[in-house]
Amino acid sequence: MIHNRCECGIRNRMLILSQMSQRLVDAVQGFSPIDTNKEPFSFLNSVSWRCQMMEQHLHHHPYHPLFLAPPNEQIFDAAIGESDTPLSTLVSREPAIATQSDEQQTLQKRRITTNLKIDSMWELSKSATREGIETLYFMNNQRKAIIARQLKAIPIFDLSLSRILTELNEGFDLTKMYFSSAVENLTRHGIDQLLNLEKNSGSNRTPARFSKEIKKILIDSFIRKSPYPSETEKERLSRLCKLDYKQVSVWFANKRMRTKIHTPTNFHDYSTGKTPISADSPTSNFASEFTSNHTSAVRSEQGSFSGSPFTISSVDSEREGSFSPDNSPSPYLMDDAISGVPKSSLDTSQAKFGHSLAGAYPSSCEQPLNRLRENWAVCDDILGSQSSGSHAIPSIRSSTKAEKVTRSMDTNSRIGDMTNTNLASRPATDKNMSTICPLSSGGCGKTVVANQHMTPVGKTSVIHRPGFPIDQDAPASLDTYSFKYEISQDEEKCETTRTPGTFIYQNSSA
DNA sequence: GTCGATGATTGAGT
DNA sequence: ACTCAATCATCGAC
Repeated sequence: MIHNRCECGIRNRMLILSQMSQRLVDAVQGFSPIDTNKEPFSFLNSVSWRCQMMEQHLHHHPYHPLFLAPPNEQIFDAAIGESDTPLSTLVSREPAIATQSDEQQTLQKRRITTNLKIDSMWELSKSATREGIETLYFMNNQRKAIIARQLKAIPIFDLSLSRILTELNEGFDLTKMYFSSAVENLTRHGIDQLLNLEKNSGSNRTPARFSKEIKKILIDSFIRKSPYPSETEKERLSRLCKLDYKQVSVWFANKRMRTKIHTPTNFHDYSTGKTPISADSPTSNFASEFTSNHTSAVRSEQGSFSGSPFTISSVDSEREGSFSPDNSPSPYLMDDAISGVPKSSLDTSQAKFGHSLAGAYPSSCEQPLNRLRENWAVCDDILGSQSSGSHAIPSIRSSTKAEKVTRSMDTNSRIGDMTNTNLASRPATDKNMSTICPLSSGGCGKTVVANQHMTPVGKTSVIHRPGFPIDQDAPASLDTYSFKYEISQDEEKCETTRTPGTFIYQNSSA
């Protein structure tokens, strides 16, 4: 059943990460005591010290689960009755206890205790989910932020992921993993590393071709936003397409290579602030990725607005006010990938997640995650932090429409500070000019700016899709301007749905 | 079997 | 950590 020690270690660690995340989130948001009768804390029953310390910290520091550091080896030994020194004595000295135990003895003890526990963990390990890991990833980032800002504390254990992987081959300490390096240093890369090992273990790693829907999403981002997506964008895409972060990175790298685009030109890199050298000079030919049968689509794409392409349907006939923006050819040829993405693309059956992770996105993860995020504001208040905008909360999975509007406006405001030159140079003196349109959320896209002659009216719903045009050249002669859209992409939920509707702009001077 | 497309890997450079 | 460039490995069409 157990193929190898490393595999078990990874599975167990994943389980722990996913399960503890919920329990810790519950403890954090509700200040509830940790139930030592439930997993994963029941594993610590034999190590009573840790449980006592947890509850003690919990009492004095409501947010303590985010602060806890692990005990050292000596305390662990005492807790399981393998030390001559009374546990109480050691605890009273904590954390200023020097590790005295012999390294080899410690390792051996660790192996023994680990082996005893691995078998019982095996079945449970199947419930490990990416969601759980990422929840913890989020939490850990917040914890680090608090520590850095408020406590200026240094984690007792600060092992690297490579060290952990080494430990996995030698047997690892289940009781230490809670707050050890896998937690301390859990990174996006680390998550994928663990998951990749999980996915690749015991099966062929035949690279599956991505589905058409996934390719559409990726190409859409590639063309509409940037061939050099930011980390945020890659994470969004990885969630949306249910691919690994690395797979998204590889895809973009391959895409750049195979389209012979070696120099960013007609896009703005929001992650780095780098601005393209030229707005309309494709650097090179477009090779095999895009062939002649895509020409019509290219033409259609060129019909969109300069510098801020639509992300709605690419079918021209579906647009009502036929704006014919000028020139600025996109350097990125494209196929029909920008058309609507059916919701079926999000079916787990289409996803590349196989093995035990297939379809493992329990809704139970969402609620504690939301609670944590909501609670985070409270934490900030209590801790006196005013830098809530810098927390980079990855997503809010269930928010009201009003909240989304507020959030999207806030997003736009922030993006507006770092947007491209079109926006930077746009005057904002006139009320009817440079209106930040509340109808769209930004994501990594461009700020939505109403035409200087147009004021958005009508629909007040949120289109979670960037790309509403910065129609600098919109003719003032038009009384109204409208266009249809048919895609609503909710970045919060990483869902894309078809929501037919029409935007109507009315000439405010008419 | 050939060949193109494409996901993934590797190594060097930054 | 990210990118490029080369390359490998696999799949599917023919």
